[in-house]
Amino acid sequence: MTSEPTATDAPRWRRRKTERPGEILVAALDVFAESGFAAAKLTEIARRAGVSKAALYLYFATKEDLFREVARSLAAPNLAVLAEALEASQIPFAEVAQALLARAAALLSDPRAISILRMVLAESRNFPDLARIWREDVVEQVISLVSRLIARAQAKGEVVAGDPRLHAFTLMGPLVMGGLFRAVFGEEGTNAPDLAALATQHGRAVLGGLVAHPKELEP
Amino acid sequence: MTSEPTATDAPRWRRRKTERPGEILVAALDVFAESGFAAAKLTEIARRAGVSKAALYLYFATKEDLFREVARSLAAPNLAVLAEALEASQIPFAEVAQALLARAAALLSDPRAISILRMVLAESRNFPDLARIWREDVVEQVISLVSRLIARAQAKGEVVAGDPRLHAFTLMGPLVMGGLFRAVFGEEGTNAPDLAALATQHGRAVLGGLVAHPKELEP
Amino acid sequence: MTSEPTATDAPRWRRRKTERPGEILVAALDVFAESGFAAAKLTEIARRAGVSKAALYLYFATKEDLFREVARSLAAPNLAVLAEALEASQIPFAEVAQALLARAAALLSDPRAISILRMVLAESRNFPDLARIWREDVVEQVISLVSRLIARAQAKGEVVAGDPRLHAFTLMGPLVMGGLFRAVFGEEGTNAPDLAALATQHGRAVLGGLVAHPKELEP
Amino acid sequence: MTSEPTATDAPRWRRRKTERPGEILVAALDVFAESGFAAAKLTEIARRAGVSKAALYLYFATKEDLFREVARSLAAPNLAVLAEALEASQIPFAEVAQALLARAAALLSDPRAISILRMVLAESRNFPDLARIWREDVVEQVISLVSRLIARAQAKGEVVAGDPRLHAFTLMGPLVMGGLFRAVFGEEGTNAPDLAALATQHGRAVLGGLVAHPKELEP
DNA sequence: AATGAATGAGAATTCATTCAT
DNA sequence: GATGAATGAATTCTCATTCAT
Repeated sequence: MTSEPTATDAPRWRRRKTERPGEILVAALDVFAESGFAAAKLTEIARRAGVSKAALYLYFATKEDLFREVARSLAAPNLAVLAEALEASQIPFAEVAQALLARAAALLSDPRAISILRMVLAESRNFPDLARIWREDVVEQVISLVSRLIARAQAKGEVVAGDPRLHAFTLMGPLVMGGLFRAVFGEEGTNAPDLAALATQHGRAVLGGLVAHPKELEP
Repeated sequence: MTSEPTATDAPRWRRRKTERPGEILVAALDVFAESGFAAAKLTEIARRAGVSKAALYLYFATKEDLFREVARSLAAPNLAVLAEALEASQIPFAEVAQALLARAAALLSDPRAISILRMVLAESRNFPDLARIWREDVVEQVISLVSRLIARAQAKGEVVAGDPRLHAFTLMGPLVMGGLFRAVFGEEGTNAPDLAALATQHGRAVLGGLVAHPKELEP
Repeated sequence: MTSEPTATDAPRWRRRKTERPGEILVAALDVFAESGFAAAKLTEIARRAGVSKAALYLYFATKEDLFREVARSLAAPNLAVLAEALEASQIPFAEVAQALLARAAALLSDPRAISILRMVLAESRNFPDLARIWREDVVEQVISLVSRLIARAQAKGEVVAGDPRLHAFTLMGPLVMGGLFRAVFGEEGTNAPDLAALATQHGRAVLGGLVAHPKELEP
Repeated sequence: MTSEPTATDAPRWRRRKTERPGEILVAALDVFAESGFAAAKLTEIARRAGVSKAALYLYFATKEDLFREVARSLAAPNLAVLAEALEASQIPFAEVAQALLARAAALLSDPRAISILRMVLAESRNFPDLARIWREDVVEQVISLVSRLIARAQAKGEVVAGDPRLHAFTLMGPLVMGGLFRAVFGEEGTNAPDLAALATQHGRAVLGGLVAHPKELEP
């Protein structure tokens, strides 16, 4: 009677008034990103969201829950579309790779994204389920998308042999490292890499190889 | 039988002036690495170090201080020696790079190292001075070492043109990303990359380039 | 019989926004007066105020702050009115003095007042700002009021020459000493002076002089 | 064998080395006087006495004990001699009184004395036995000495009628008040009375009376 | 739905006191 | 006798959480 399992069975998070939860999530993201989970204070989140502390509990059962929702709301950057588009196209791998790197650079240049990244890294041990969600919904999506593109390129003879998944690390790792550097150490006065430049140079280098080919050197 | 008052009456504690600080640091590292700064409890650290909570204060003024010391004690992995050795040698860059990658893979395979890494990432915003120390003493050391090696190789015509510092990201990034993946998502059932394999394949791929050269493909 | 769930279910607490701070101050005064600042326990204050320890922090930021408020709330015995009245009146000084002494005796007979006095004396070194407030708002007010009355009386030829401020000590000192005696040593079995009697006798003696005048002795 | 009950049966405080206890008492006095009992730290006392904290426990069983000894060591300002001298002499009361006041002024001008006074006042509630000792050994001695002198003077017709004990308050109170003022509020920038001046003026005023006698006014 | 007021369960920190040497 | 090292018992303060309105 009560259970009609198919349809609206316990939405992942309840929307009472429709506006509020969103505002709270935004405020919470800010605070969590700034201070980490433990150091974040509900008082501060409530203040920034312009509601009372008690109001938070109308939408989220506990601080952990709120954190979970925040992190969850940020995952799932719908890659399906991008994936299809890229996989369908006949563009040569070198161009696809460059595009991917540029996009990654753009994404990682958003300070917000970086904070989230740091936040997830930081709390992964304390919130294993969150780590799982992020792995499955974000990281795995990206890695496997890139892997599939590489595998397809290998099939066409465009890319050297090797585990496509490891190749994905080869392709994306440098930008991840660059983004982290900026996230952790800041961007001013720290010799932080410029992500756009990194994307460009890395693209060229990784595609052609770091080792100089004599032929290329002697024009 | 139970009471043998003379012999091993198990003194409540023993003087360990010299050993204590080290033991505490070790225990603290464990706990901080497991839970992060805020969630770590002094009680737990004391318990693992086998001392009373108050004893911690004999050696470290505050919890923050203890954390700082832990993090500081882990920095400074004296790279000077390695640097000299590598810079003096006449080994071709390709080999040097492979060695570096293998070494990095080994280092990042130590779960301990990984935990520390996570810890530093997590608390970098709350402990800016720590972030600075780590950047200067560890990260910068590594990056600049690798950069110098690359620059030297470029001078010898072994490596393609480009900012050597960005090339360093190209070289080391994938392993960093792999290490982080394992640190954050765990190593079992997560499709985590095998770091040794990653080092090997990435080395080959990045040196020669991902893009297959027609000549090589048609033997 | 025991359970009558409907009626007085005794809610765990009730909102008392306006009354609370005052109640806490009263409880705190009691405890501080009994034990001094350091020995006073917040737990005890909370218990007597009928609130939780945490509730104290809703109204006062720290223990010191609470203490400060207590002491401050006791200062400012608005003397302005009294001062005006006395200064305007044409009553002969002898009568004014007797009135002042009687009033002081009454005030100092309140055990509460005495406790406060002791408390302020005790903590003056640790709370210099409090000492200042008390000096300015209470002690100085009284002394200067009395001084002005004396000066005026001197102008009218009613009081002998001399620094009016020192004369104020001559006039009020004995009662202060008496009050302190009672505050410090208690009132029972200590040979403590009766303040009313002291006021009366001191008034007579100090006005006419302790030394017996031959004329007065030989009627 | 070990017990020779007759002679030195448990001295009030043990003198192990003869020097030490005294040095400790001096240091302790300083610290207690500065901070009050509760806020005084044994570490600080030990530091100033130039011994280890543990050493304190060789001479005094607890912090309270130490405090007691300090306070006790300061009591008993042997007044017996002074008393006899004054009571035997045939000096007129007016002169005796002036001498007493001058002496009191001198005594109360010693900052040390003042600190002790404050200390005793402050802790009288927490150390009732101490309060008793001080009352009996110091305060009562002084008051009763002065009372006896007054009584004797009354018998000789030198002092007006009235309870001699209350007269003692009249005589000594102003200086006590002055001393306290300085003790509590400090001596600089507080309008604190000069004790010597106060002693002189008060002496003259209290002996002859504050009220101006017409005869004296018309020369 | 919303909130101000209240709380309980800890947390770090302090310090008098006690061992073992 | 003396002390450095250690501790246990507090105590203040914080903060997520929950009532009563």
